[in-house]
Amino acid sequence: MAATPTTRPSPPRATNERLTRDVVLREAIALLDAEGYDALTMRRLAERLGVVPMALYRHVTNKDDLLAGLLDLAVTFVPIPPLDIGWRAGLGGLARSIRATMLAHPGVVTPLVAQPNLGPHSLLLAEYGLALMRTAGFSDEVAIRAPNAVIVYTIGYVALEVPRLEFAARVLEGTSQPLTIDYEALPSELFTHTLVLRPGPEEFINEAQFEFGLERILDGIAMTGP
Amino acid sequence: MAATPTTRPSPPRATNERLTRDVVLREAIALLDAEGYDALTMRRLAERLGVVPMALYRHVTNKDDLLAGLLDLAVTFVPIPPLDIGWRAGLGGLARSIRATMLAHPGVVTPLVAQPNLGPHSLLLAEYGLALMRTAGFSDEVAIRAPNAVIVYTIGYVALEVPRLEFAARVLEGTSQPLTIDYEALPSELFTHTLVLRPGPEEFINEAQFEFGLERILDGIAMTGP
DNA sequence: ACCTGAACACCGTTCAAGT
DNA sequence: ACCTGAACACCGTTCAAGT
Repeated sequence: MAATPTTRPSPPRATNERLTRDVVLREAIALLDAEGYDALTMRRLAERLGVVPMALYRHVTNKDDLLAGLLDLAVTFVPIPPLDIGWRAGLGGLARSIRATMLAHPGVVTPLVAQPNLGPHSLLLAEYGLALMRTAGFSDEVAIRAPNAVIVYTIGYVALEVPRLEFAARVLEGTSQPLTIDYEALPSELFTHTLVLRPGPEEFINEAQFEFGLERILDGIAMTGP
Repeated sequence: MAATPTTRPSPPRATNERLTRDVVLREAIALLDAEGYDALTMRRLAERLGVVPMALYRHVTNKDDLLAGLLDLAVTFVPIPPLDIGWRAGLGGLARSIRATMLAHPGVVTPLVAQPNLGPHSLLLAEYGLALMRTAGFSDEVAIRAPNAVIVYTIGYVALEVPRLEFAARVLEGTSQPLTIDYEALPSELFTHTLVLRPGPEEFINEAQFEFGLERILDGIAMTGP
C-alpha cells in the first residue's frame, strides 16, 4: 500500500499479490527484457516488486539460483515445431524457434551461456530432437549429436548476435560510433583477398549468415544417413 | 620499490618498468587466465601492477576500452595454419586453433562474445579464410560465409564449453554438486526417446560433439562447390 | 519464529584538491 | 600541467536487532 521510498517509477506489482518464486522469476525476465542483463540486480528487482531486497532471498537462495530458475522458465517460451514435418524441417524449425525466442528475450542470453541448464523444459527440447532423428532412421549416435550440433550452433550464434544488435541499436540512437574497416590502411600484400572482396563489418553476423550456417549443418547431417 | 599497502600478494611487476598500454593489457590477460572474468576489476588489475587504480585510466579510457584492447591482443595468440593444406584442412585447423587458444585463455571468452571485435588481427584471420576459399575456387559469397560459419560455430561452441568446464572443475574440487538427470522422474509418454537413449548430461558439450558439428559444417560447405 | 535495516566488502568512475 | 585520494553511486550478501 505504501509507496516505496525511492525516486524510481512506482512498482507495477499489485499490492495484494503474494510474492512467490514464480512471480519473482517472471518479473526478473521482464526486467531483463526491458533493461538488459546488467540491470538485473537484486536491488532493482526487489524495487520493481515493491519489496525490500532481502525479501527475495525467501524465494531464491542467491543470484545464481535466480538465474537458473529464470532460465528454466524462459525455455518454456520456445515453441516446439510439430513432429510430423520431417527431421530437416523439424531441426531447422527448432533452431529458428530458439533464435526467435532468444531475440525476444535478449537478456537471458548471458546467463544461458554462462551456466549449464538441464531443467525439465530443456529435456523436452532434447526429446523433440531425438524423436525427429530416430523416427527418420538415423543411428543412435547421430540422433544425439545432430540435434545438439544444431542447438549449440544456434545458441552460440545468437550469443554473438545479441550484443551486436544492441551495438547497432546504440549506433542508431547515436550513443556509439559505427564500426568501419579502414581498407586503405591494410598492407596490400597481407590482405590481398580482403581487399578484393571488401566484406563489410556487418557480414560476420546477420540473418543470411545464420541461415547459411544452419543449412550447411543440415546438409552435413543429411550426408550421415539415414 | 615500496610495497603496495595491501594484504594481497605483492605485485609481480618490476618497479622500474614504465607502465604502458601493452603492459596493462598483458597483465589484464594474465589476471583473466589466473582468476577468471569476474576477477578482472580495475582495482585488482591496478593492484597487480603496483599502481593506484586511477593510473590505469592514463592508458585505457574505461573498462570497455580495456576489454577491447585485450581482445585484439588475444587474437594474436591464435596460430594461423599454413595456406597450402587445402580449404578443408585449413578451415578445420583454424577452428581447432581458435578453440585451443580460447581454452588456454578462458577468461577472454566473455568479453569476446559480448562485444564486436574488428581489430587488425581479427582481419588477418578473416583474410586467411578468404584466401583458402578463393584459392580453392569457391564463389565470392561462399568465400565470405563459409569461414564466418566455421568461426561463429567455434566461438559459440567454446562460449558454452568454458563455463561447463569450469563447472566440472568445481565438481572435482567438491564445491559444486554434479549435474544428473533423473530419468525415473520423467513421464514415459513424453520422454520415450530420451528414456531409450538416456544421453548423459555431458553429451551436450564435449570434444567429440565439437568435432561432429565442425565436420558437418565442413561437409555442408563441400556440397556448395567449388 | 519470522522479518529486515544497517552494515560489510566490494565495484567503476568522477572530480576536487594537491603537487 | 599532471597526478591521485577521497568520494559517489552503486553491487550481493551477512547478520544482528527488531517485532
